[in-house]
Amino acid sequence: MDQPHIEYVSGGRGEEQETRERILSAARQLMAQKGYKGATTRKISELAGVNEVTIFRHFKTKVAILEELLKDILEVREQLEQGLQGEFANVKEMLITYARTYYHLLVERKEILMICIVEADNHPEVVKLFSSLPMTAVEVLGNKLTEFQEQGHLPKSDPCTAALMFISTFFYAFMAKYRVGLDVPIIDDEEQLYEHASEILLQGIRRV
Amino acid sequence: MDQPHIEYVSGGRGEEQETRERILSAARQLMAQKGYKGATTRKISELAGVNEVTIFRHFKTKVAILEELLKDILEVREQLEQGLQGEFANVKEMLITYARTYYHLLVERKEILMICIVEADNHPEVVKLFSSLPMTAVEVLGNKLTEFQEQGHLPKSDPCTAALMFISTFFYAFMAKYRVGLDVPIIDDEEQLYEHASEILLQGIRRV
DNA sequence: GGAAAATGAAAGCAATTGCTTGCATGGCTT
DNA sequence: AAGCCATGCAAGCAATTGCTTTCATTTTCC
Repeated sequence: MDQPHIEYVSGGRGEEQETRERILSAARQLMAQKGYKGATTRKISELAGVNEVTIFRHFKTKVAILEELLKDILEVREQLEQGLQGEFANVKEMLITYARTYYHLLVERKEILMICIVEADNHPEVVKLFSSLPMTAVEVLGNKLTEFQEQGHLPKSDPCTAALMFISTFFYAFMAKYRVGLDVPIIDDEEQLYEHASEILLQGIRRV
Repeated sequence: MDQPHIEYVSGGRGEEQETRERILSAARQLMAQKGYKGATTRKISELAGVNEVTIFRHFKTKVAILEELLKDILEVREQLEQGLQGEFANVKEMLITYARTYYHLLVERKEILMICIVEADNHPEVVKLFSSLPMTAVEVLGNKLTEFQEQGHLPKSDPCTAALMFISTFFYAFMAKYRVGLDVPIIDDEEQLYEHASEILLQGIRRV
């Protein structure tokens, strides 16, 4: 009895993905697009390929679905710090790595982030969760920059604004691409953006 | 007959603000907070201090209210370019001025911007309007930077990423403050942020 | 094979919501 | 004084929506 009935094909239908997961996935997609109110349980059930009543067998209320979805944001800080674990050849390498980590983190959670942005005012839990995110990223980078300064790899200065500018760049790119649906080359070529932004943050545009 | 019945006190009540304006204002506020769907006509009427039926006497449908509100975004480009009209002592002054213009522009329209962000997926007109905004700001600044380069005040380089970073910073600050409700000193002291960000964009953090 | 678990199908209910209709009221203009 | 105009008030309607109940069916586990 080490492994009680985990892994079975969802009841009565020959599909692989668990019903519960399909519901969550559909809800995530719809809420991100249409907002919490716009994602009606009928629409969710349709997209999930499930009867509406099945939703309420898995989740007590509609809010419970939202709460379940929000759990994805919690371990952001650890992931960001983890991405900065190793040794770096120089500051620029560190910046590029951090940019990549952060941007991927945003893209991976794009639906939930959109839900947060859209529902920020309607659900207090969402605000609380979400508000921690933007500044966490700035903080973690700020700490790393300070570390580099103390090791003599960077001149001493207030790293806050620098971190803010760097993080902002990728958040903006993220929003432009995934929320507004903008399709501009400067944002589309991610690797180049990491590189250019790191260069500018270090050298400024006075010395190219 | 030069001036037909403009200026009268709103029908039957001793208040200054026109009914129509009060409705628009209430709708703007609610839609920004709760989204289009969350801003019910009942709530709008309450906040406006007006009977619900009055709303439909002024606007044919609820969507018509939204469309009216969106008109505020149209003249953004002109305003941005206008803020860059005069002569500047140096590049840094130009950047600070542009940052101030852009940030104020965002704050002045914060409700409508929130509506756009929240409703981007539900209303095609909104997407169209809104999608033009972020890159307009980047473009205008990019052009100005190119101009400075051609005048020999800046070394030649691709100004796109620089402009993107600069604009991003203030958009992020704007979102953090007005959407998420964050209250951090680095964002709260606007003038200092303009100054620091301009400095970093020009010199980088390698030479402070 | 048989019980239990999971799902589907149909119906519906109470609350909400965008919007309408009909009528009364009070101020403004002439 | 008279008529117009903007508004308030009460009622309501059709559609939507979150959620429930009942019953039949299929799948999984032992």
